[in-house]
Amino acid sequence: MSSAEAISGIKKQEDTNNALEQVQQLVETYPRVPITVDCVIFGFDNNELKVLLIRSDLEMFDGKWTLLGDFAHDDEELDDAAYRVLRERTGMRDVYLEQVKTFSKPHRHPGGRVITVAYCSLLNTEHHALNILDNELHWHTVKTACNMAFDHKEILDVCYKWLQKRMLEHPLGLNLLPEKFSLRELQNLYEAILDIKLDRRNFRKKFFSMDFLIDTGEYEDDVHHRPGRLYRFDFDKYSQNKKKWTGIEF
Amino acid sequence: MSSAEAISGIKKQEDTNNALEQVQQLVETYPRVPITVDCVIFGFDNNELKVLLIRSDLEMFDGKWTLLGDFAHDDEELDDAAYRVLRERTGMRDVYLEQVKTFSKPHRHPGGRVITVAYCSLLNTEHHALNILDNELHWHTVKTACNMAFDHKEILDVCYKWLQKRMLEHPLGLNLLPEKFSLRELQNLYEAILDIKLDRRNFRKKFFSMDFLIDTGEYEDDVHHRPGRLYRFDFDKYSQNKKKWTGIEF
DNA sequence: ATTCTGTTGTGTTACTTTTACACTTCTATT
DNA sequence: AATAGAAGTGTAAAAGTAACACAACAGAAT
Repeated sequence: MSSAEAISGIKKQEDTNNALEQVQQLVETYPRVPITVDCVIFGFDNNELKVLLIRSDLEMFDGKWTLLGDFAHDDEELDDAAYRVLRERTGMRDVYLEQVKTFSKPHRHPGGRVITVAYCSLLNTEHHALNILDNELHWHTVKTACNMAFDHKEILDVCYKWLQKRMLEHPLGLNLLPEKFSLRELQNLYEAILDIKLDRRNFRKKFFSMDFLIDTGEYEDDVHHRPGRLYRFDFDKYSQNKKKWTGIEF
Repeated sequence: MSSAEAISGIKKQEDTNNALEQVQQLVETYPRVPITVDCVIFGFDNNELKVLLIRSDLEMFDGKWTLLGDFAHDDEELDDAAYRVLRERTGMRDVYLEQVKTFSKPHRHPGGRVITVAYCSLLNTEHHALNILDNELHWHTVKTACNMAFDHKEILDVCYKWLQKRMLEHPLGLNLLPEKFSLRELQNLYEAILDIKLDRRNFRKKFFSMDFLIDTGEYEDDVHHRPGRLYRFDFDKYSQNKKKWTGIEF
């Protein structure tokens, strides 16, 4: 390396350092806000859609219910924070989790400005025993959820609508059922979440024609009538063949 | 009021104050993060989808393009911040604006941790002259957008996908056209944004059957061939009759 | 074992929606 | 007057959706 090149190298390094300092100083001037994540964890049990709630810790919200939330740690991506909350509260990993919306009304938190990012998760209540029952953690029927702290009712409503819509486009609901399920269970799930009645034959036809159900050859055995066949969902086949959206309809 | 009631009232007030202090102290302990909004402002011109970009101010991103962004003010709801950015940059109010997604990778901003919330806006390039041309504000073709600062390319990509999907469910695209438009312009818009070819007859049939187009009786006059009829979109009728989603398809 | 009850499992028809496709009308240009 | 280029229109085949009834089966009660 020539000395001219070396000098030029040093110059460049200095420029980079200066540029970095400039950006860092700029960011210093930004107002800072506490960020939390709130997890709306849906489950399905007894033919009803449920959501995990706990009692608020805060005196101010005495007796009210809240979603599972926590502030985001330094240098923690919000997706990771949501997974962490889920893990800390339910002991579960590898469940479906998706960012839904950010809520930022200036006075949504009485303790000062706090912005929260809502995440949705869906899990099978049977497979996910609630190990940590602090704060009366429990599955609450979504339809009757009320008396909630902060703007958590609004967040729940938005997430519920989100779920209803996504259910029609993606087989999210299957995360709410056991690995093996009967078509009746599947239909109950759709009827409960979408809050509509569906024709049984057309429902079956629809799902069979999509060709993502694998017949396990097994039958229900915990039921007091003719047992239905049990199916698994073929997630691999689904991810290869999922429908591309082309039609304009509004 | 009895003195017992008065005392009880004072007691309650004290409790409330204590409770409030408790919450405020709690929020004090949360880590704080700078929040910005970034606006992805789409326009349509010359049969191409465009997006508003400016040159980065930062030495570090010399020559790179960025979305229109700004940090959120204290006690400013993020929706309002996005509208403010839009107003400050384009002088426009009353345009469509929607929150899309929050981006929070810890090192997405070189100056330290910054979380950003992306908003999408669609506007008609003809009706929205760019008054403020600082930082080389200009309409950039979406397809060729690259060399962007921060994670703005990723944000743009996410918003573009979001737009493509929403276009099929809601008449968002009409915010990109003049108030009166021909069916050819409308089809060009859909073809450009969705990046597909559509059958002209079926496209017309589809839109006429939806019955949201109002025939103005006028014709194009800036065109070197047989002029097409001009239509307006009936937003009122649309908002009353918009399709409810029921079918399961994935 | 017989009967009763409730659920599973299946097929057809009418209707609606989507797709594919070609020719005439109209305006501006030459 | 001829030409070029886009507007405007209809139909038939195919696919998908919606409505609807009855036999097979398992468990429970008798």
